[in-house]
Amino acid sequence: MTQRTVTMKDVARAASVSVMTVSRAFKASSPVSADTRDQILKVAEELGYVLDSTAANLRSQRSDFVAVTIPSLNNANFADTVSAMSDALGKAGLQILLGHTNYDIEEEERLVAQFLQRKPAAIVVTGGRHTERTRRLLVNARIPVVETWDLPANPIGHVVGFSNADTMEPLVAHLHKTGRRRIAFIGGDAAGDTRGTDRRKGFIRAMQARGLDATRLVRAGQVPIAMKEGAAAMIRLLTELPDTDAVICVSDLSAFGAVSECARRGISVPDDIAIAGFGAYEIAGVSHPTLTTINPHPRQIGRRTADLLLTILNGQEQAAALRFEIAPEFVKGGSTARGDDK
Amino acid sequence: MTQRTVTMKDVARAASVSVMTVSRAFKASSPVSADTRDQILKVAEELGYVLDSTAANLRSQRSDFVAVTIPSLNNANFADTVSAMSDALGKAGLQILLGHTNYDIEEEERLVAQFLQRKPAAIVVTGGRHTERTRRLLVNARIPVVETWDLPANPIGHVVGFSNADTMEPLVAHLHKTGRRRIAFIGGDAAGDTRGTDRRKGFIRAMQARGLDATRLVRAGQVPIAMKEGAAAMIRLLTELPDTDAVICVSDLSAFGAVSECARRGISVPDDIAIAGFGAYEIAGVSHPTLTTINPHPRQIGRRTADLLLTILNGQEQAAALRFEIAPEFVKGGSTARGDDK
DNA sequence: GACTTGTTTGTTAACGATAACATAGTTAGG
DNA sequence: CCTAACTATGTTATCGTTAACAAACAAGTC
Repeated sequence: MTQRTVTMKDVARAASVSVMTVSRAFKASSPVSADTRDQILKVAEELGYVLDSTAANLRSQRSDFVAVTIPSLNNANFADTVSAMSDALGKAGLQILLGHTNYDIEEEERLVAQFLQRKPAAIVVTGGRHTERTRRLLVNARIPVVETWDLPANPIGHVVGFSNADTMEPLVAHLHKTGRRRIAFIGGDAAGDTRGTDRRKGFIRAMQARGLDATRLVRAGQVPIAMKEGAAAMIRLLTELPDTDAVICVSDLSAFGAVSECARRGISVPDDIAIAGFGAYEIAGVSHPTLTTINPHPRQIGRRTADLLLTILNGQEQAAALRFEIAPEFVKGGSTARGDDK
Repeated sequence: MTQRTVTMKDVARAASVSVMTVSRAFKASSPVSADTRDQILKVAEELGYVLDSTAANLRSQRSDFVAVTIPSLNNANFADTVSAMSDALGKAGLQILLGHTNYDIEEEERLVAQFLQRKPAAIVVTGGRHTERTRRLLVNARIPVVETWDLPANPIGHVVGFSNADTMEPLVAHLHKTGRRRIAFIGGDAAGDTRGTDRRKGFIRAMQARGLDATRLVRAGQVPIAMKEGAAAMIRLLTELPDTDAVICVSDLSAFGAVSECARRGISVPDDIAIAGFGAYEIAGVSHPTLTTINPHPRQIGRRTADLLLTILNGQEQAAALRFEIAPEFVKGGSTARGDDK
């Protein structure tokens, strides 16, 4: 028994047609008579034939995948974006080539370089900060490029995102309106996490705009800042700045860690201290109290990106760079409530 | 300005060498003089040349990616497995082609069929339940196949996993030893979640082995069973079987939902009721109380799978089907503590 | 110096599919 | 009935790279 792979040639011979007819039989829109097609597909199935898309892509000079890089696989928000993108692109027969950068733009560069060798139909990256070489590679590739989860000042191509800094405004406004004045921020200092850093900047801006002290900034360590880091940061905050009456955390995960720590110490949230997060993670709605947070609508980002790409890839002309702003949503939870508003 | 893509031919001409020499210059282990290689790489960089791995793969009849299917992207455990696998395979120059099945074996079949068209070097699937066609496709592909997160009775190829049913034994033993007798199980009824179903079966077995009533089974609805479903199931349990003194949940997420619900109702965990989960998710260590759970070591599964594949792919002969059992670890948390053991 | 061995480069063909063009047969219109 | 228009299939060339073989040259051995 030979191990040689079955090719179209084998199918063609077995079905007594030309290779080209076999090729057509596998492509839905091609002109082949129904009888011939049925016969070919039957023979192919019997022989265990599997189309080689490598060869198909090479010859047709087009590929059916879209490269996507995200900072981390282990983040429900990015996973949601990819998942939504995958669902929409999958329906159009496109496959996602996914890679994670660990929040490292050097790693991103390596990934992008590797992905471009596959000649993807388009490429989607997270954020607007990249190495010079990454930018050059992306521009030279002459394929649609989308930056997501951010609104870069100097975009490479298309953009589907939101301003991370601006999302802090409604949070600070809400806390201010409910009488909080000594508001701290946890996180946003991790190397590589530009979106977290942007949120911290947005916090400072929103505080200063109200004449409030914006120096209660607590470091939360290395990315990814998770629940435990939030708890640890909360301990430091309670020790160093015990009169703090509200905290905004860089994400719901650290916010939940902070809430847990308070529970452990008998500090009441929100009576003694208000805590808000970011991301509208699952935990935000189940935590006790529920978390005040911002929902950046990750699935919508993925969906919009996919739609954008499908439009461009199906269209003839290379459209001008498009920019879609996704509106993040303020979500009021119990963790910042006041009085009978709880 | 022409849009034509730059090929090796262009680089060869510009560097005054043959195409083959350019090809060699890009492959680290090939015999090219240092001078020539430097010159070629410099010219290539100037021209913005990007190697076309589609053509390379076609000609060399080998590819550098590994196809992987998981039930859901949005599950930290599977994400960990993929992440660990990706890290290990990436170092060897292999890329992961990732797809999610939404816990649907028909969807898995579609994905596998699509993936095989790319001629991956190997394929990794989650679990041991597949459609007949999926099995046939995988066998015919004549590439290494690994089933993970399970110990299938009738494996297709290699296996890196553990017995989901057996993980319930230490949990039940622990609860029994600490005096719990009326133990319930939440979840494990979702269509497609074979691992959850196996855990429920394991629970029943472990209960019956001790002569305990194994009929306190609470449905938790559709997959993925998340925190909210756990809370909802807990409400039903407290209503229908109020004398229950312990609950094992199909995962930590539902367990946390159950714990939250108890907190909301002023029911003390673990004093009034003990709650255990599965998965050693991040929440298990931060929840208050911390959750008693089982750590299936997802990263280890990924790591072991990657090592296995690298050994096989580098080795000459097609090794016999290998089977690696990963030992899940019992993790004692506060949610099942008794007395001063807390 | 002839011979072996190793290093570096080149030539040719092929991987498996599809684009582009060509051709036989079929239907429709006047 | 003849031509135009369409349908179904075939032929040829090619996508960009690397395997396999070949050859030129340098270095070491006796």
